[in-house]
Formats: sequence, structure tokens, C-alpha cells
Amino acid sequence: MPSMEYDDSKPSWADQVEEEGDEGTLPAAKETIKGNIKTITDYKIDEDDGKKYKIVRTFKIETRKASKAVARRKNWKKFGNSEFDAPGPNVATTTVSDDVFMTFISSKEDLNAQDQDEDPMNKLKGQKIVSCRICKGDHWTTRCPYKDTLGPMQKELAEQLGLSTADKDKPAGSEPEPAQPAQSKTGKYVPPSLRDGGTRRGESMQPNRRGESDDNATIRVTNLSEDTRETDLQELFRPFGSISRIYLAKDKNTGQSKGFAFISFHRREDAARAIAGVSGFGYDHLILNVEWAKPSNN
DNA sequence: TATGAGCGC
Repeated sequence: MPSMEYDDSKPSWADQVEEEGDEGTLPAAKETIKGNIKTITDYKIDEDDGKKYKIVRTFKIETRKASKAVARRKNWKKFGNSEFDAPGPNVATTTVSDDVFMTFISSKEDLNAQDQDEDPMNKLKGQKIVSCRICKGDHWTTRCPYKDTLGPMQKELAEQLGLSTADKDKPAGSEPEPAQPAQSKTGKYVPPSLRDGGTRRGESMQPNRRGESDDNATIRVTNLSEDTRETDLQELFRPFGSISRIYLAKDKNTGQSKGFAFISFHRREDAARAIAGVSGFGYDHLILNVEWAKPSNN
């Protein structure tokens, strides 16, 4: 039987493993990036059998900023009527409305603005017919539920801010409109009444020319269910064109819906298409009736 | 059941 030889200069792999095991050392994890491939090398000891593993993971890095943003948004959860929809737009609930033109104040916001254009939520915002100046909700400012609480608070706050800065010596009647500096900073839309110094206050919601939007483009919708609300009507009629006003008849005391409503479009042809498209439409287990409205007594 | 509000001049 040959004697076993032991070479001190070349420790066996078993000893090596043992040594490394004793010291608990493993090669450090490495992370390298070559081109658009990122490689992460990791080492690990299995706790059960003590075996060492080398774990190599490679990733392809998408370098285009916009694509990353899109990928991120794809993970957003759908909600509302689209909660259970498959990925991508649903033609039953997604419509393209009139063009909405926006004015951007500074060019350095262009990138940001482009990004927002791709944002589905912002597309929806663009389709909103009205935007409350107090709470940004989709109703007229005069109909804002916070009109009597938030509105005065915001105004007071703006006055305080105005007085605490360089505008101290200005007369109280001409306090700066707070929305203007804040909005131009973000490079977003500034309503016409706030442009050119924003001295004209309280006229922003005036309808354009009398007669252009009102009487001849108003339809009456009847046989509505009692729990139909203005927002439901807005969603129902928005596809036919831009709406200038929605009035849902309600009992003044009880607030209960009387089951009919008036929808005013900006264009008469949109109203005509709405009549053709929605009359006979099943809505909330009822068949809607839509026709031209007679002008009211006033 | 069914053709809307209120403002200020």
C-alpha cells in the first residue's frame, strides 16, 4: 500500500473549501455594465448541503427615458369601469375628443410636457370640459362644493402671501392673482383671464358669444334613472362633442332627480349626433329619450 | 311626472 503523500505547497481543493468555509469568505458580488447589458455576479452557500453557488444574472438595460416611463406606467392599476380590462386601451371606454391646444410658457419644460402628453391620466384631464378653479374638479367653479370653505381660505392665503413679499405697497384691491406666478413656474396652461398681468378678475368663465353655444344646441334627455348624475351625463355625451352646459333637473328641496336633463353643446351638429346616438339608448335599465329642447321661458 | 336658475339692472 503506497504511502500517502502530502504536498504543503499545494493544498487540496477540499482544504481550500474548508478554509474558505471556516472564514466564511465568498468572493464579493460583482456588478458590471457592458453596453446595455448589466451583469450581476453573486455567490452563495446553500445552507442545507453547504455547496457553493455562483449566481450570474444579466439584465438588458433600456436606456431610452421615455420607454422606461411607459413601462412604469404599464404597471399602474386600472380603476373605475376599466378596473378589469386587459392591458391597453379599451375601445368601449376610450374615445378621442376634440383637439385641446395648450400654451407652454417656457421651452425648457418641453421634455416634461412631452412626457405628460403620453400620460393617459393627463389625456383624460385634457378631455375635461370644465375645471374648477378652487378644487380642480370637473365642475364649474360656481358649483364647487368647497366654494364657501376652500375658496375664501385660498384667497386669504394668497393675500397673506402677497403682503409678506415685495407687493406690500400695492393697494389691497389689486392683490396679485396667486395662480399666475405659480402656474408660469410650472410652465402649464394659464387661462386667458390671467394672461397679460391677470388684472381682469372674475370673468374667466363667461361664455364666449351669446347665442353661439346656447339655445340652438341644447337637447333634452328624459327617462333618466333617479340616480343619474351630471358626471354620468357628461361621460355619456362627451363623445359627441364639447359640451357647454349640463343641467340635471332636481327637486329644489329634496335634491331628488326629476329624471330629465338638458345638455348644451357648443355645436348644433354635435347635439344632432347626440340625439341620433343616444335616443333609445339603454341606460340603467331604462330607455333614454333624447330630443331638441324648447327654449326655456326666460 | 317631466322643458332648467339666479344674478343685477
